[in-house]
Amino acid sequence: MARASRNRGEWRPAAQLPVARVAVDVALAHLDRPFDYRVPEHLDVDAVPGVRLRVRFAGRLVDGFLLERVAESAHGGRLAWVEKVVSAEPVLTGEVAALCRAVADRCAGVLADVLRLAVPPRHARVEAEAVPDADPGPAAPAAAEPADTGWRRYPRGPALLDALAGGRAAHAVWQALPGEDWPRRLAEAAAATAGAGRGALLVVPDQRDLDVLHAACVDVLGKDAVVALSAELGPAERYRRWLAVRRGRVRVVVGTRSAAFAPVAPLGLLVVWDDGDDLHAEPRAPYPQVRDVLVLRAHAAGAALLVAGFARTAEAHLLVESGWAREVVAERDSVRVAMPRIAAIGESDTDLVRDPDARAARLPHVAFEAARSALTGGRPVLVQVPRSGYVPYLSCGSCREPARCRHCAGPLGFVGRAPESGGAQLPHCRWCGRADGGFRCPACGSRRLRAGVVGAGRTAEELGRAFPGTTVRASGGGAAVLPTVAPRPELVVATPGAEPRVAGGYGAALLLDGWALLSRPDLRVAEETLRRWLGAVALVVPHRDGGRVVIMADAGLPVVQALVRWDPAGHAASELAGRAEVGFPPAVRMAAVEGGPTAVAEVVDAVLADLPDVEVLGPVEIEPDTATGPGDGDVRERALLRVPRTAGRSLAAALHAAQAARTARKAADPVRVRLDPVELG
DNA sequence: TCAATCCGTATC
DNA sequence: ATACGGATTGAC
Repeated sequence: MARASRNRGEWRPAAQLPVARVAVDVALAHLDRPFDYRVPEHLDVDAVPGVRLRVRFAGRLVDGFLLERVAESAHGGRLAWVEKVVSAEPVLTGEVAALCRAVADRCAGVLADVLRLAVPPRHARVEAEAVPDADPGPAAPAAAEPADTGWRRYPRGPALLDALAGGRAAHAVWQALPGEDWPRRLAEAAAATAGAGRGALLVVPDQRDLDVLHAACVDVLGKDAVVALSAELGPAERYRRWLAVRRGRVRVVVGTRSAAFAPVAPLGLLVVWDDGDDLHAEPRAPYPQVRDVLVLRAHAAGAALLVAGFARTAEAHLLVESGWAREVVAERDSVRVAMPRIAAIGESDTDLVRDPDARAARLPHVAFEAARSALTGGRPVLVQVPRSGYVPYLSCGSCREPARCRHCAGPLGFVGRAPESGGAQLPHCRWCGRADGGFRCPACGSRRLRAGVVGAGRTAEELGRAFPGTTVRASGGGAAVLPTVAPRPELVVATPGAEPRVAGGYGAALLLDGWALLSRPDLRVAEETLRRWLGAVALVVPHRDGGRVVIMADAGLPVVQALVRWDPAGHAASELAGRAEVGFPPAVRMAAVEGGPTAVAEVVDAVLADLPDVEVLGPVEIEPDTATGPGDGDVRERALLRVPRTAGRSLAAALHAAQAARTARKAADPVRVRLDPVELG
């Protein structure tokens, strides 16, 4: 390599492909495109696609990634020099660069933001480390013979594994049976992929799931064939493992959210487990969701995709309904055999006659019985309670159906202060902002409203009194999350998502306060509640082994029916139909535009000028953004923009253009744009 | 008529 | 941030 001249005036351009196309690390919409720089001779060798570099941009030195080397630039003006190649490690592969661009386009965001999510910060010492030559071996340890695996319990399971073993890009939506050893199944799928000489990338919501999945993969594939990526690692270890993937030393990657961008190559299989979990939604701009990222990635890279879980989201169901993915589900008979017995107890049930011993614990007799018999049988009992601290909500004062706006089906609430002073305030829709004084429950016709709060704090204490002499453990909801508990006759009180695993399974589960879960002001409540219930029920032993579940919710509710019949697919179908009816994602494409009133109006107007057919809901006042600093009592608003799914790309493009117009003239107050937002407060 | 200065805009 | 181009101003 030529030496750098001390004198920049003597720098000469590289002989071959002297122009570098660079993605600069500047998160402004109007600068969201590559910029061309001249590669000096002395950087010719290191300046390969994917390396980090430093360039002068608008007078400042900024970081960037080299996207490609080309012969000439279309830029009219003079090109500046590439100042420095930060390291010769090509960290941004072409496939990941294209993925990041696609994600930015889909989310109406900028490439620089997505690149920050995708490529971990450099750690120079780790990069320089000599790597112990742990050769990954020829292909994979020929582990799982597809026919021998638990995938046989699903009629299309073996075909799926065959496709993976044959290197074909199958797209599947899998609903695991109750009690399924899903980490093992996913490890088998990864092994089949590795056997075809391809890589697999499996993404789970949290560290607990990651630990069990990693263990299963190590068991099936061997310790050196799989690596776990998560935010919990320190920067050095995180970069070390990530580099091992980039350098092709490991081809099976398990990880949490940001691992969706891991540079696995050649890419054979992408998996997202429990895609309804909000942890799969990135909280940083441009707010991509793991499932969406993997769908884009599978599409572009020609990889297989598996969207998996006990539950099925409306989004996953849409993949099935549109014909893009095949469903992998068990026959009814297999489901029946695998399930515990489930009883639903509504508050109106006459069965609510409470056991004297259980009164303090809000336990109907049936629940008390189920728990006692499991304990007698020597197994632990899982008690699922809602997390505390849900936002106040309004529901029907008589049947407790969530109160919804008659215009857009958004949740009704009181704007600003709580209605402690009485009936002076009118409920308003929290999405479209319309006041609704004439509430009438569509389910039961009542005109009464009630405000609810969920409290779950004392449940463990109360249960202790109801079952004297029995140990009560708590997991989540203030207490530390327990990854596992011993298979002993104890009560385990857990919030959704914090249920400890137990060898052999729980003897019973009690799902408390179902009505409270179902009253949350969110269009996804039914789906989310079912997802939590299925997750708990899946941990209980089958009926034939005495497994029982008692759920405190009205058996007449469709979502309770879906649980009792273990029918996540059917529920997802009606969920999707319901979203089509009220016009919400994924049946339509929607964008939430949030910020100061004038800023929001500007963006909305710009989009409307571009796409006159966009439907606008609101704007409506929302809670001040806690992220942008405390104290400033600025008013924040949110407008929702809605288009048919086919217009999703144009909507995102119009939003990007509207943002570009604002950033170009340095508009002060930022506008937050989220596509198909999961949460609408 | 030309240079100094201001302002808006692009940023390679 | 800074650099540039075009418009504007003021002195000769």
